[in-house]
Amino acid sequence: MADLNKLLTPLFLNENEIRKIIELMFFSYRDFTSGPDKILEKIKFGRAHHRVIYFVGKRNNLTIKELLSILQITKQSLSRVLNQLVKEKYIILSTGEDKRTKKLILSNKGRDLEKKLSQIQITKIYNVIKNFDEIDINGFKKVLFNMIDENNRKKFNEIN
Amino acid sequence: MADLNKLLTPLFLNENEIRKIIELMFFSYRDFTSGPDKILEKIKFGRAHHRVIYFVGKRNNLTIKELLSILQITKQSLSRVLNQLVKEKYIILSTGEDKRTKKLILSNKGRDLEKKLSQIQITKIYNVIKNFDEIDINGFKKVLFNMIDENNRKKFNEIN
DNA sequence: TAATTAAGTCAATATGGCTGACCTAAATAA
DNA sequence: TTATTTAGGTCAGCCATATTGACTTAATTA
Repeated sequence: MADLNKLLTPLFLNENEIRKIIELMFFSYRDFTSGPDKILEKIKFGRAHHRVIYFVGKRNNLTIKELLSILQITKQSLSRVLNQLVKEKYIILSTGEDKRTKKLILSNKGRDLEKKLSQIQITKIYNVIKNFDEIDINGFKKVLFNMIDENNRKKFNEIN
Repeated sequence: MADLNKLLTPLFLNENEIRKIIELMFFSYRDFTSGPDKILEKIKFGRAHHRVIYFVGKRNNLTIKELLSILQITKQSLSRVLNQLVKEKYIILSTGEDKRTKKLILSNKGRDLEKKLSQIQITKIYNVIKNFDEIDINGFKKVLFNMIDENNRKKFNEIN
């Protein structure tokens, strides 16, 4: 029975191999975020500020509601971070056609910071994937995409 | 010149494609950790407890120093989490041959919790990768591994 | 007109990091 | 053998990021 299982189960589905993936996720995510973190620290911001700036930069005229839906945090959590970004003029608010809503855009200052932060991650990714075949990169993207919960995959597709 | 660049630069190295990877990292890591987080909450533990239990479970007789080197946090940060785990008997301490050191092992209780938490992530990964070819999974692992800082790649190899 | 929605705010709480200062005991180097 | 280094621990204070719950205002929609 054990032998039969060995024949039927590919090596990469073994628990030990899967545990390696758990660790790869932990180490890679930590190192992936460490670069921007250092810059944010200097201006007394945190990773949460980066996320807000990133998605506002990506989707101009994002509303608060849409941002909350992407970040999946409470509005109280977003509030502190967003108020700081608005106060320090990284983000500009305007009223939407629906006057209950607010639209968020990056100022030039915000755009500069966004580029500075994201460039670190872009460069890191670039330097990794430039050495790989398209087939490896596609495998990477496909697997990572499927690690996302199904309802959030839709969100990823919506913003892209 | 622009046309020449287009010819020379593969599509997957475009900034927009790389930004998708940034987002895939964010969404996948968040959803990857959300499962264990829910269980941990019930017993008033956090993600930091999971990490400690995970690596102690992986490497029996780990010392504090080695654990700190894997987690890359300060001993003051580790202290609070580890003391809770020892007090609640998830982890058992013993003295090493070098009597300055301490060795950490999981108790049965700790082993049970470790399995319960990791099983969620193992199952999630299993359900994703079982649908892919080995070539995709290898691409995934290779790219993720290279996202880790070089000195930490050594650590990953040491524990595996 | 009533109900819902988008946004904002106040307060309290938890988790997980950090720095700095200081201590003990054991091992190792001068 | 004494001096230094190493492993581990602890106290105190600080900060960032998240949570829940309760409540408000203004605008839209049923």
